[in-house]
Amino acid sequence: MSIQDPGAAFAPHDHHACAARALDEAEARVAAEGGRLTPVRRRTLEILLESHRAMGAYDVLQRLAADGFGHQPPVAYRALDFLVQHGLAHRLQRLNAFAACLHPGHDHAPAFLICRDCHKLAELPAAPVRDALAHLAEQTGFTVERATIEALGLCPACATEPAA
Amino acid sequence: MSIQDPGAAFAPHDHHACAARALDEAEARVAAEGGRLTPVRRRTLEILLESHRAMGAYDVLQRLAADGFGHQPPVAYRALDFLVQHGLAHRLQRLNAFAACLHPGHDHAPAFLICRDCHKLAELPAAPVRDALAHLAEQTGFTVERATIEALGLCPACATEPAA
DNA sequence: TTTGTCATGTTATGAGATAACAAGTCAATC
DNA sequence: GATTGACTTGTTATCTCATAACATGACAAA
Repeated sequence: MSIQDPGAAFAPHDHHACAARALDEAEARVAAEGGRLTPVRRRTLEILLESHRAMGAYDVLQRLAADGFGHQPPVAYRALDFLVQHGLAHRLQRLNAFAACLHPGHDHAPAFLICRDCHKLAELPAAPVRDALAHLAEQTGFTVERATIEALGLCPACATEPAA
Repeated sequence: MSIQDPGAAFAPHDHHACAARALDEAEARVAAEGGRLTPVRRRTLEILLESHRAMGAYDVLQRLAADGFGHQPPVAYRALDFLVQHGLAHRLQRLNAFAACLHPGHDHAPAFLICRDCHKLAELPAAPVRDALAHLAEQTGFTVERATIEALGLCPACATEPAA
């Protein structure tokens, strides 16, 4: 499955070969960056690759424990963090927060700009962004029901007052 | 602050008037939909409007408790859920999950398509989507550092087998 | 062989979210 | 005006997700 071929994103494919290729690449990348793909880390990556799904850390932990690794949460979180740091896995974003809607009725699927410094938030009409996303998804046969578009960064005020 | 004017998203503005307008609109909307903007709910919306920030449910709860409302998490969650249901507030997305990166090195800021049925996940190059987002953010003076683009929906397989 | 660094494992706890139940409010109806 | 039923609010208890702090172990460099 190539990234140049969105149409194949959900298509059946040679899972084993796909995972094997990813593990090979992983070895190379980690080594090149001076890291060590230890047994827990390697197994963690295998588990993620096997499922081709988004998995919770506690699901991963359960699998690791069954394979004789540690049973405590940090075991999974550390391995996962390592993989994310080395670009081998993604952490699907969370924010656990609420904000008042400033434009009720205008656009019920906005994009958010969240300042990482002062936590202020702007709500923008996201139609062009959603169109671009819908166009991508269309090529995979995926039906988008809800989409989250959240940007983290610096608002103008915090950008000019770094020590605020 | 109008939604037609992204340049004003982070600009200083009349906060009080802004919140008052939103509360008025809220009353109207809720009534029109046959709901009741009770004291807790109204106060919750005020709290969100006051800060113009993304707040955690427990922050909101603390404020509510200080105002004489209940001290337990469901008090805040219920009021917040009500506001979200009526389009008066947004919940900033969470997923709490990890997934193997299928294209290490190719594109480190992909968009995700997540099937809500089988949890399978596709990773797409998000450049066009990010460009659209960057263009929007630019008009507000906001500097995007990281952006989360996650779509939830149905993959082709689950769309054709609803009972799977 | 010593020393420092990094990895793994543990216990304990913090933070976010919800299920399940009890009691109160209030308008519509009899 | 009493009764009913829908909805709201509050509670307790529990669940899931995440991390701090500490002890031990592996391993390479000096």
